[in-house]
Amino acid sequence: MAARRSDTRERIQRVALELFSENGYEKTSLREIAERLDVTKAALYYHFRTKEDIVLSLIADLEGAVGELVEWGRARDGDPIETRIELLRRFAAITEGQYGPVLSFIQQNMPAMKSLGIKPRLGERMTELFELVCADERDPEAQLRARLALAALLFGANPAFLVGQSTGVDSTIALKVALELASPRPSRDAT
Amino acid sequence: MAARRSDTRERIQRVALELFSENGYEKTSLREIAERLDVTKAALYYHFRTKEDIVLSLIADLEGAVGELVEWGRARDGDPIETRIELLRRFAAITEGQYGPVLSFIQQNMPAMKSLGIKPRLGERMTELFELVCADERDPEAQLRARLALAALLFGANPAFLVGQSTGVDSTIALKVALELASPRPSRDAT
DNA sequence: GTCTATAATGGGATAGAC
DNA sequence: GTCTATCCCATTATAGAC
Repeated sequence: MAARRSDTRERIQRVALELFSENGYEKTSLREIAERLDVTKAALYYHFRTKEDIVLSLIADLEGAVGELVEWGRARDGDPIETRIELLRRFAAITEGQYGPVLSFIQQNMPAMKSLGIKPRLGERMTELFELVCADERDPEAQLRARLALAALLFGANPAFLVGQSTGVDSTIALKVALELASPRPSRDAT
Repeated sequence: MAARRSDTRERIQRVALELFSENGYEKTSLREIAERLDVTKAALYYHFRTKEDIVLSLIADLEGAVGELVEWGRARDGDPIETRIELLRRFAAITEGQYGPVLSFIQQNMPAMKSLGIKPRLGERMTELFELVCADERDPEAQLRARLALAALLFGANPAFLVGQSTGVDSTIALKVALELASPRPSRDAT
């Protein structure tokens, strides 16, 4: 069983995400994280080489989840519209699950993410997902719709998405609107 | 004519917004701003009391523009649907104009905005605008659509809105999709 | 209106004891 | 695995000369 490895590392991750989300990445100091955990800064450095490593460890898991979704979508060989719907469903599950807070955090701390160099990793995966949802759409209008569909799902994870306050968006509704956005509109050029 | 007051203040604002957008608010130091302007830090302090004052001065104008739009929408007494369309048109003009970069900056530096306390100002105005676009919609689904319509317009101002790269969103298309989102769908319950 | 010089603070990170 | 103590550095901001 190799004994159950100290859970301190996971506690650090949990508390760090809390503080990063509350006050932002840059405004959160290692001292604050250590204080909330009732340990010292030096203890953090035993588990993580740098402050950046903490946030990167948080994002790594999300990268994996999105990467798997992209691979699933690529391997799948069925009705393209059914595939698109299922992609959105599964992405909705990601935003609603444990990775929702991570997505919100990333979204609201883009400059920090940029200097951490996560674009070439998670950014490309998101672009791949976006292209999968677009399928072979060439119409730029349809592409914007696809991107908005993903944005709709993020609203579910992060109600304070824009500058305004939360309005308690139900994630079921977010998925419904997302599916409509990504579907060919039935009202025009009727067959 | 009172002579043309030194334009240094405006140059500071312009360069500050550039750097804030490139590297984020927290990562941008007054030293960097001063260096790019080829003046010293102390010179900045002659024109602005604090670093926060610089960004607040940037946002103040935007607040005014959104505030005027909200007042216009409230005073207007015509066809509600026409009003909604015109609200979106005018907000599109704001995102495409000089305030576009400011909106992008705000959006990507939310934690900093939070600690600057701009929520009770610009945040409330955005909420008011959102409610105006919603009109008297009670349906939460229609409310999400209204919010997404505003998000669609922000895509026009900031193509790197999500984690992915720019895809060169045409602002005309953004407005079109926004209008569709905020309009009652014609394909259901056809009259 | 812009400068030099410096104060005051807090950050990330390391060394080495236990 | 966690601690104390410390280093080094960058930052915001101010004082006062020119």
